[in-house]
Amino acid sequence: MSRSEGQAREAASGYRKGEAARARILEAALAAFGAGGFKGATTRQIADEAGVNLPALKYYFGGKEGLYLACAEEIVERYRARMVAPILQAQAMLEAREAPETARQALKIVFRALAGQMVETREAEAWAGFVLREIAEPGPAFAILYEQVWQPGVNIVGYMIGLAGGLSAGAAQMEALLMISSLSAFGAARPVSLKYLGWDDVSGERFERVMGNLERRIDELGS
Amino acid sequence: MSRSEGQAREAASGYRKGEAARARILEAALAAFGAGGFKGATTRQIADEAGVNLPALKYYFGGKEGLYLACAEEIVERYRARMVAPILQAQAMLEAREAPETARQALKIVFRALAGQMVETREAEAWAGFVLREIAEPGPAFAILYEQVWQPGVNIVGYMIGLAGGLSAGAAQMEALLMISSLSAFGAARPVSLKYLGWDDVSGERFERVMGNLERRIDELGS
DNA sequence: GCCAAACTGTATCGCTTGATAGCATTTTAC
DNA sequence: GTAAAATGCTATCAAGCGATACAGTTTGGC
Repeated sequence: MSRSEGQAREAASGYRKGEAARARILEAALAAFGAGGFKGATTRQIADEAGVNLPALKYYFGGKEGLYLACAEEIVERYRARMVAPILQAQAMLEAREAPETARQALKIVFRALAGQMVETREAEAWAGFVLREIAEPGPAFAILYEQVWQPGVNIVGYMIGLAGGLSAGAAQMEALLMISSLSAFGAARPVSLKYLGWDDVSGERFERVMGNLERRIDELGS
Repeated sequence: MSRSEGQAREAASGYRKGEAARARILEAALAAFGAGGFKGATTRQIADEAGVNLPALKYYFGGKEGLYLACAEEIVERYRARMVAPILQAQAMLEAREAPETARQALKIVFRALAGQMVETREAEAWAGFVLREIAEPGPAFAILYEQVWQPGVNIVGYMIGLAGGLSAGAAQMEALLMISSLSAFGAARPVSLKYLGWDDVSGERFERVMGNLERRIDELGS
């Protein structure tokens, strides 16, 4: 082991060259794991797609499993980057006024961000595939995704649904699970939904149609 | 090729011995493919689980891919067996009286059956895994599942939602997609939801809590 | 310039996979 | 009973897999 272990290489001040390669590998791995799952993706295919050779994967991530875990962490980071601002905004609104109407407005903000993450972006396809496979058959990345993405997401949505009124705490939790899962229509089940609707993507006006249905359901929470 | 091609062996009048082996293989394959996807499942593991030897898979199904397609057809058949009666009942109700209230009652019947299929049974875990993997990344079985399960299911639910009132045809379709997808909370995403709720299954009283939320949303369709 | 560390490339190992060849055994028809 | 078809098993192949030994090349600090 004359060279570094290659694993925890973050704060290296110099030698910036490899960061690009590392990023390309991660991008290719996200797409490959998302499409085929852990066993379905091959290291050769990922290396090829990233334009590097096979030992580079070991060099940068220690191996296939390390690369897989790095993908999970990358997903968490991208989720955070997109959700932090809307969630802070929603929390600020609720601190100012805890009325049901405020809760519904806050819910719409959070759900718009959530739906954007799961539905709108093209990278979302890989994202959804990765998360869903890991969730359906818990593996090494399950804990990361559950604790960093799913649990806090359901928590905050359930809390807001409770504030919106009309439901007990338990029913609000259940409602949060069901509402968030309904987004999988355009997440994991996107190919089916697109084919059914005759769409080829979920861009601007179409995204608004999805959001329109979600917002109507949020409004109905007050009844 | 001194023996038969082994593929289309359906109407053979005699030689009933192998049917049991065939069924065991199919059962093991459903579980294996559902858990790990096409590449994740190995033929050895399936043969082992079914208590047969490796060449038996080729003998009965022609190979791994043939076995995979046979699984898709088996799923369609089980889906049909469970859904035919409730759908006929719902249609009969709607032929008698096309009132919004009737449509909501019919929807509850259909959704109870749908939820039972996706949520309640233990085999549903493999079922959900298989369908969802195939849907997320369309493969050879996509057409079968789409045309025989997804499309007719969304169609009938969307039709009933339209009758329930308050929504345009397009919005009703969208609502059908979102409502059916919300069941994935206890289908594909079951491990997450169970962990979040602290449940270990979705049996009687818990199943009713899920249905309670779904039925409340169906009732709200009338507003 | 020069050395060490960071990066890249070639070649190959050991293993598992799906498939199948070839033979033994069981079942059915007559 | 007996022949033929159906079914089951052992052994093995070729291909693809993840991993890595090892050497070469680039980069940055001094």
